[in-house]
Amino acid sequence: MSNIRDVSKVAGVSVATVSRALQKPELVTEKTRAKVAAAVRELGYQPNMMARNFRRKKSFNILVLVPDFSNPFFSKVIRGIQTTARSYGYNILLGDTQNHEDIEEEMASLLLSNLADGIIQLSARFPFEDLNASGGRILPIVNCCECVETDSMPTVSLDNVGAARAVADHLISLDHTSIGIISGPPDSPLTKSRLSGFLSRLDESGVSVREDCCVDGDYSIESGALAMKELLRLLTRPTAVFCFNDEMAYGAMQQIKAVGLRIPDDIALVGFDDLPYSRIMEPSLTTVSQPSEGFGPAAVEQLLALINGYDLPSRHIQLSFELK
Amino acid sequence: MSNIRDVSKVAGVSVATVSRALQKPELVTEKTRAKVAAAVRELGYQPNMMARNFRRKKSFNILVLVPDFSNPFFSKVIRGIQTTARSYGYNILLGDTQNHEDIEEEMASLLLSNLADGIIQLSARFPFEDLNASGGRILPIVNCCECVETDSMPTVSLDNVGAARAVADHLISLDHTSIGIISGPPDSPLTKSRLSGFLSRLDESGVSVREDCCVDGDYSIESGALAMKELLRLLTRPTAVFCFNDEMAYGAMQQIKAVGLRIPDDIALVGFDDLPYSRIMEPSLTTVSQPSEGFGPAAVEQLLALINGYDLPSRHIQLSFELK
DNA sequence: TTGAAAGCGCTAACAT
DNA sequence: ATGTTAGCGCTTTCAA
Repeated sequence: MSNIRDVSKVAGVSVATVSRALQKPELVTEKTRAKVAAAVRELGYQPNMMARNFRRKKSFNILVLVPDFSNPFFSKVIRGIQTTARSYGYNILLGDTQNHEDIEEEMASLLLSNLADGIIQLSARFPFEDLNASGGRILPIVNCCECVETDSMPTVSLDNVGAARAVADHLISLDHTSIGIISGPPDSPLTKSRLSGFLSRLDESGVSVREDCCVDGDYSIESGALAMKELLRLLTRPTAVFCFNDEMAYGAMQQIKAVGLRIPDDIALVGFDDLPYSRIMEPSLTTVSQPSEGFGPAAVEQLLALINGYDLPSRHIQLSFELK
Repeated sequence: MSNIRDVSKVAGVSVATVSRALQKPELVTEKTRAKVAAAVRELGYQPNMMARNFRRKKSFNILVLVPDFSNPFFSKVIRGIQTTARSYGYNILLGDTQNHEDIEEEMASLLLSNLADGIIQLSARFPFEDLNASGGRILPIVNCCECVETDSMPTVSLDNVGAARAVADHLISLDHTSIGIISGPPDSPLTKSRLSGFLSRLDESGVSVREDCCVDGDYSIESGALAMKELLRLLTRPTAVFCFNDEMAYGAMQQIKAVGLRIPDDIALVGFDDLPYSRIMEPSLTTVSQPSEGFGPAAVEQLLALINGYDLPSRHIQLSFELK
């Protein structure tokens, strides 16, 4: 591979001029620019980006930390991140943590070793619990799609409380009074938000949810099926179940059909995420649609502000939902 | 941020020793190693990987080119790639091309500008049509999941012909004689393989597929729906339809139900990929299961052999399928 | 407008 | 076993 020095020789100019002709053409005469361009073409020169980034002390990489990117919702979000990042000249380093804290921390350390300029975290954890305490400096990390209440990083999130309230509204309007919940891990902030929104709205209408009608899942299809099995064993079954995401609703659906009950006549089902598959399911699932294309761009803007040290109007962006 | 020079001063040794203590501890005394370790801890030193990679002339990045990574099959494959890559100390640069050739080429050029050491290409195109002709040197690119017949790069692929033959077998055993196909883009090698396998096996049993029963899709849900609409308009409808992937089968399923026909009684449906959603659909879809976890590791092994210049027993790995 | 030269942080000869 | 030193390819002062 040829380097900038080769080009400078062929073009008969200095390396500095080559660099300028390529980076800041306006600082170079038309004529020199042409000479450089010719040399570049002749040699098939490709600037060594590693050298450039090293010199500039920026990797132009953004690390995306995601618990499970085979979840279609996350992949949509990441696509938005990549598109926006690209438009700013950044590349995406993929960090599927498979929900393992140790993988997450190892990946996150790419930031500290200069391989990434910033992190977009799609799950709730702050990946430097201990480190930040000792480090002191503010790390360029943005939380996206979760509901962390901390002020240690900018966030882009859905109005989860509002969405859960809307689901409650919907079920109340259908006169359901015996309502079940298949929620997420109880310590997840996302789960908490949806739970509190849902319960508070029900409470306002004088509807309460029985303890045994509220089962935890982990947002996977399997956990949804398991949770529904439990609900189906109850003496008085709920007539409607709010699943905290579509995948768990799929699992639930499977179980309901397996025991010969009908949806929504015997049990109404509501999901969350509006995956493309939800419209195909029989019957099609009622679900909360998140603007999955909106998260990525907002998160990237926040992160770049943090990286480049400028201020944005708001550090906490809240997107709105739609009931389908 | 402290650098290696700071550490060397604090530890009272040379920078070379620090480097060695960190990279090749066996070349350094127990005692010096301890001094270095102490200095590292004291300063909170993190080696600058950009500098290291630059010096070593390796990015330790693998670029994954994927037409649409919100397809759950691809995400599974990519997860396998990432896991294996990580075990070799490589990171993954994400290249969702959204099926645009220009994006693909722009991303692929990361290889030429030294930001990636190699490419794993999940679609059929060779991303350097023109460049390689001029360049000459062998580029470290591996094709994964597709069916390119070229010898210009190693491949990891499914036995698509065999799988399609198995599907044909299955339909024949159910006595279907009027069979439809919802295939992929006709110029895609993958499509061609599945088509030829399927048709050849049918032919052997004296079953032929009418021209108008063979409709192209593009592997999306929507295109599956559209294609099925066409098939449903035919005077003599097929009694079984082979969809070249599950997502198109979902679209087809939707249309069949929409006109009040039953699956599989009126029309039997077979898919390809065995997405997790296929078991939940009503009725659950017959589908070809690909060993999605197998692709990634094999592709990474092939690529690293190419990057590091050693030979592997075979440049063309073929994985086998299972009918579900 | 252009060139000379320093230097980013690290690794790897080479010398000791 | 450790130190000295050159240099990876580029950008960016500074000077001309």
